[in-house]
Amino acid sequence: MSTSRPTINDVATRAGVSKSLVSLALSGSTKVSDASRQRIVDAVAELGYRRNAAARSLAVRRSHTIGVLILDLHNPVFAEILDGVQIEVREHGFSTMLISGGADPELERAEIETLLQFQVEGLVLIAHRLPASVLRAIAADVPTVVVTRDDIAVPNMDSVSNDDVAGARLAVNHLVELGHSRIVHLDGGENPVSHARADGYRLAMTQHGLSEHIRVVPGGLTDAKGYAAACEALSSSPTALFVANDVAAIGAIAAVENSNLRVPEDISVIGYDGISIGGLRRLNLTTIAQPLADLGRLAAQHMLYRINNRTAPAVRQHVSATLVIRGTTGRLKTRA
Amino acid sequence: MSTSRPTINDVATRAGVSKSLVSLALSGSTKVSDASRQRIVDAVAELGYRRNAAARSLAVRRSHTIGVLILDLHNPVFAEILDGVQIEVREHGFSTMLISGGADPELERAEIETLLQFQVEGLVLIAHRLPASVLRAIAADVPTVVVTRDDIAVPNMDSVSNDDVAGARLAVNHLVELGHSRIVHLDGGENPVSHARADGYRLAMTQHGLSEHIRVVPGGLTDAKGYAAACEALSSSPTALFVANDVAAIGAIAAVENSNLRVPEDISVIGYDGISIGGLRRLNLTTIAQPLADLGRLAAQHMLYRINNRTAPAVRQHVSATLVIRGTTGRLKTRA
DNA sequence: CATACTTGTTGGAGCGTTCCAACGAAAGGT
DNA sequence: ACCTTTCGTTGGAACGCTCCAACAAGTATG
Repeated sequence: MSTSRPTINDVATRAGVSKSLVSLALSGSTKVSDASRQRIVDAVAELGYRRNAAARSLAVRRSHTIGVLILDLHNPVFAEILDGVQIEVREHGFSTMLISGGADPELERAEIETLLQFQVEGLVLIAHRLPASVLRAIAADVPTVVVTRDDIAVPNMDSVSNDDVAGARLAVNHLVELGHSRIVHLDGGENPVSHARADGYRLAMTQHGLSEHIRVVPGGLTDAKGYAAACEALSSSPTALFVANDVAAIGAIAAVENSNLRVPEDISVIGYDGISIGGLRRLNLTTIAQPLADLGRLAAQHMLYRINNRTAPAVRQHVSATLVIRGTTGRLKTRA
Repeated sequence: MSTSRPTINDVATRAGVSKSLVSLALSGSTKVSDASRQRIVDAVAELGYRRNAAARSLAVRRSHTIGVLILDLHNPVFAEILDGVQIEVREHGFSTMLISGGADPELERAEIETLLQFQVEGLVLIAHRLPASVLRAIAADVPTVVVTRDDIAVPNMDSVSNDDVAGARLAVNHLVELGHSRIVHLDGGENPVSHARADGYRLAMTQHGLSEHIRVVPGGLTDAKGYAAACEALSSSPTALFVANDVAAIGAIAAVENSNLRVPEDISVIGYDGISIGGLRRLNLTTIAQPLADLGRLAAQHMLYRINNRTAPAVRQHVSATLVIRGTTGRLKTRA
């Protein structure tokens, strides 16, 4: 008794009532007399009693917890999405259990398994690298929603993402309006999101009658890859670069400046994502901003809805990204 | 049966053994015959059985989960510390339950309460804003370790932090070696960490015989505050700025450049923390880097040790930060 | 050949909750 | 006076698991 935690029984004896009444009082039932309630509250305080969530979840067969898998905590994009998720689920009385994928996709699966053992009532996957088969199995088990990807259609699984094709077109439109036509795209490598952005670029270029200027340089989603891709792109003397994401765009700017060209005077650069550091004065990056927190909030909403409607048809929601004009794009100067 | 999850009993009947044997097999006991084990493994697969962590934790009275409170997920410093924590605890078979503080310190407390209800076996507080009294109560209840702060001494509570005074001296030493003497410190506002860094600055300046050049400009830990503080600092035409953290340093650089001065040619700037974005080529920030992942790993180690040694004396560990020289500091040029 | 130990297995108790059926007491209706 | 409600309260079963004592059946020991 002295060493281990007090239980509901200890509270009951101390308050001179039954454990059932304590349980009732704890869950805020109205059918408890004021006198009893007061005695219970006192006993709780005196003993430092705390409900055991494991026992509770066993008894009610609900964990009031949702699991969140986040691909990479370092990527500020994901942190901001997570924010939205947390706010939304908290409002509905849920806790979150968070795991971050790390390098190994196989580990990602194991971690999800842990989450499921904890009987999470829903799963939010903020990006992921799971094959369709695994996704299908998971979604069949527990309400699941995927954020930032919508390439794998699974019954009973919702997705929330921005429309990357439309976003890319926004970027190209902006550059065209500034007078650019030699617009090169530094792509983000082999992943569905990057493919969609590249497609949007090609589409927009074609629509503006610039199809002969279409040039996609293979890149990646990191600073270093953006730098390398930009170095290569410069060979065809573009006047503007549309880069697959913000981090790579920052790398690209460094490459441009290293070649003694100025941004945006000589070359305009626009990124994609809208990560908060893009707003740092030193970077001041023009970008296509995803409404990150909204993405998270919406995802959580879908999941919460699905908890009560397990068989609801799959929702694939797209939210639109917006152009954020900062300092790295400018009007084309006719080179003398 | 059809709708709800299979239990250990379902597996037992299916495999034609007792639930006890299933339990044994699941926990990898050697006292299970190969024949039985195989049947159990098959039954598990066929039924899609998954251990119920809540029931398990209730029975063994251990949750194998540790709670992590992270002040602010957006701050890359904390994300990197978290990484270290995760790696370490995972190796020891623990899961983590993560909560992020958000704006309201009161909410922080409530979230910790949730964590405790889940019977977490330990708590890692990655920065926090809790008063000593609360800290004391928590640490008395559950093994707790604080990262990046060591200003509040509580029995049975460990802390791991970098020595901010020493780190600040490293920064000043570096600048002095480059020939600077008009070194201004942009501080980080009213918090223990920033105070320590300012103290270190003053100490080092004095030791170099530069006490008459000591100047501390009130700032903060954000881009905007760094910018503002730098603007003010420029009035005394310094040759170098030592800024309280990296994010503010990036803001300071923007301010310097806006005044048509170049970094590092006209003014050197050094930050503190070693966040990964400081390494972006476009920023290329010289800084005092805390070994962030190590901080997390060590914290987890102390906590894991304390789980088995509840009354171990409090450890207050300091790890040393290191100077990372990049492109924002340079040798003083004697202005012509 | 009895005794002891080993190996594989089992039922039951217990972990801390919630929830249900059931209760006595007080109150209301006729 | 009786029956019916309502109110506050209660014990016990259940949730899914682990662990302990116990037990057959086989193996080794003296």
